[in-house]
Amino acid sequence: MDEPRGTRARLLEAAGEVFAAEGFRGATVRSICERAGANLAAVNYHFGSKQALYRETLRHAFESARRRHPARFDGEDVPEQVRSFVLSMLRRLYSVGRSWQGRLVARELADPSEALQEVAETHIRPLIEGVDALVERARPDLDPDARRLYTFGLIGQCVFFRHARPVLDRLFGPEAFGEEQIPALGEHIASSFLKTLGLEVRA
Amino acid sequence: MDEPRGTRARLLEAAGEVFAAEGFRGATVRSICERAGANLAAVNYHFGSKQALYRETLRHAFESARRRHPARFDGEDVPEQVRSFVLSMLRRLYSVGRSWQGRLVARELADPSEALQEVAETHIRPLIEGVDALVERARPDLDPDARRLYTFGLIGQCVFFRHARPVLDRLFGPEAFGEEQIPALGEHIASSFLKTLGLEVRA
Amino acid sequence: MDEPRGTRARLLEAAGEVFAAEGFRGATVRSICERAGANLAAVNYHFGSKQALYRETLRHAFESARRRHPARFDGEDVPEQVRSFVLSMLRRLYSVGRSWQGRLVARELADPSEALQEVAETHIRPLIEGVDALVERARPDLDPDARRLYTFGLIGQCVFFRHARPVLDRLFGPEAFGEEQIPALGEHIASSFLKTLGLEVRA
Amino acid sequence: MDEPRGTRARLLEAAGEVFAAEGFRGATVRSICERAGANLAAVNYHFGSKQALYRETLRHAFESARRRHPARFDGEDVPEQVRSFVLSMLRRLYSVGRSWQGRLVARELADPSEALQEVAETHIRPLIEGVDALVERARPDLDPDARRLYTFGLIGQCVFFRHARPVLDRLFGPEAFGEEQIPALGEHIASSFLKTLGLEVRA
DNA sequence: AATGAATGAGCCTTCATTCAT
DNA sequence: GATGAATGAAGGCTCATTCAT
Repeated sequence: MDEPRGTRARLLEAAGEVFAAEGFRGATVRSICERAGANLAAVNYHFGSKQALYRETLRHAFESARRRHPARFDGEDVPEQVRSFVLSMLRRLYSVGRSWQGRLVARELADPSEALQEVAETHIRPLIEGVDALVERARPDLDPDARRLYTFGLIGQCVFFRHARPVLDRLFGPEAFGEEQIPALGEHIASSFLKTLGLEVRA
Repeated sequence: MDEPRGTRARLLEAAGEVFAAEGFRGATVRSICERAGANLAAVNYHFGSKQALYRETLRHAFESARRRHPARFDGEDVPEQVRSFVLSMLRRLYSVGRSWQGRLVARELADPSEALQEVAETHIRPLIEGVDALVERARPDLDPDARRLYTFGLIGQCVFFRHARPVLDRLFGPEAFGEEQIPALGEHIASSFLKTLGLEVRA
Repeated sequence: MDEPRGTRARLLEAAGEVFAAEGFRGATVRSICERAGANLAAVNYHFGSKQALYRETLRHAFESARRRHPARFDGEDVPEQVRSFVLSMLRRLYSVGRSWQGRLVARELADPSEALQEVAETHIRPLIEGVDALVERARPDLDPDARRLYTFGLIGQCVFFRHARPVLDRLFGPEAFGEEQIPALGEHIASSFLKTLGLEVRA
Repeated sequence: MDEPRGTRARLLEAAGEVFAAEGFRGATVRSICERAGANLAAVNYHFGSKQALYRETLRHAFESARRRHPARFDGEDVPEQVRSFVLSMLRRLYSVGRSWQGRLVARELADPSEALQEVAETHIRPLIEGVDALVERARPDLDPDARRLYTFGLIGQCVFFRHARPVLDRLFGPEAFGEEQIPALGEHIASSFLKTLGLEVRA
């Protein structure tokens, strides 16, 4: 898993970390190449431009996040599904091991590039539609617009802890809402969401 | 109020717009000065550095956002308070008129600068504590940690629609969650939050 | 004449020499700035780009060549006019003192840039029309097309010694057709041209 | 002759076109190889360096131009010889079919490379000496230096229409002195040259 | 109080060339 | 006989900042 992979793969990995840490503009091709142990010209050789490398990196991040923490929507039990989805989301955005992926996405949202369109269609829309279908199963009475508000209510709460992390760290210290809190956060979000839907009072 | 103000004030206004649109790194001192109708050296003359101008701009943005949409927590009725808070938040982050302020904050969260510490303490902590106190009044039984999860549940949902705007625009069109949806969003968020708290079923 | 002129003027002079010696692509902004004793960023500051500097340099070269060796077409005597024109042309293209101007033009002809259009209209067309008018005075019987062939016959011979210089130097040594030959070349070109026109047999 | 030749031959052909169009510096090894349908490393493999390829290309261009439009100096009649030489020169430099060869030479003259020495000796000197001999046959009275001025008067006029083409195109449109004008240009140049020599008044 | 000229550091990109296969 | 991957050098340009006026 950590053997010397090809230059291209190493660049992709290094780019993810640097882009996440410094942003597209802040990241320098130099630093990416150095971190990847590659020549300065390697980015242009393998990807054509910094921009194109970024695009590829974003795709790669979503792809590998999905592989790592897949969100399945095919179970029977809605409450269980909700819990599973919430945990999967939190881990995806939050988990320390690949935490740069979460930061990368956060940056892309704050400062969308042309790459966002594709990523939104390919990776985010299915997620939204998955939750939407879940809500529909729990509350077939809601019209699509109302349903969607519930959907975003759920997703919004998950995303918040990634999004607001910089502030939370500064106000409450980095431990207060760290990775080890994921189970607690997940339980709270899931159960309050279910309550909102009128599905259950206590897990 | 709209007479030809001093160079300093014009710079602050121009910087807000440019920083919001392009980010700290993307914004150039040149473009800010041009927009402000000031000399290229004016930024360094009045603020010392681009960094310092940014800090000042961020403060300025929060200050004027608070003046414009103050969040009051001194009313009697908790449900009414929650509704008022949610609307105030959404307008603050969302309203088109000064929408660059929302973008500016979004950027700062995605890419925190040293200025965030101060802003978090001065402007965000009071907000969190206000909501926290509100939750305490509604549910004195909760311990502080649990209370905070509710607090963030509320804030998270408000912030989401600003945060995810780029994706929502791309997936559902810019109208779907535009400014005119604020009342509807606010009502949903507030009422589902109250339900979560066990406070009411119907406003 | 050699006091420390402004940076802009020094850049223009240095650029002329370097562009003439190395061509547009071969010339580096670095070397131009060094030769001008200016900072590396000076070119972009004063001219906006290497391209724009080149354009300005070309204009400057023609302008100062014209100032230095003006071609007057207002005399009475056609043969004298022809001689005067030929010498002025040869000196303009050939004279060692500012010889880089000749090289610069030669390069521009071999590899025209967008700047050529303007230079052709502003500086070359008047020259052609001047000679054309001269020919017309000598031979009113010719139709415009035929007249023009004579015009180009004259100009072509002048230009040749600049154009072919690299070959002539290599085949016959740099002295054979050097600057000190200008009077002899001029006399030959002028008198054979006049003979062609049927104007005189011997000056 | 048009079957899929070897890589080397294809490179030579492609290089001619690209060097003519873009100049030595402007041409990239990449574009040459692409046009030749060869690998990026093919140039270095077959020729050792871009420089060496250029040298070879220049030789090739002169060789094939000479093969295509040979200049013969062995006829009896001087006027006829002059006419034939002029037309051959004009076609060589001018003809659209292989027009890149003319451009290539023009560039080499404006920006001589080390390859010019050899080309000048091998291909240009014989030309000059041929015309020189022609002039000598017509005017045995002239001393060598004077003779040479006539020689260059002739060659200069031929070369001019290639050399000044960019300006002529811009000032009079691309049709005014296009390929179809070669006979007219040739006749004018030849007959006025003969007149200069005192040989004839009317062909 | 304000500015025009100038600067130094750094960035992305291009390109000819090399080398193992 | 030929190639795909990789590299080192260099180039044009941008930008925040400085400084004399």
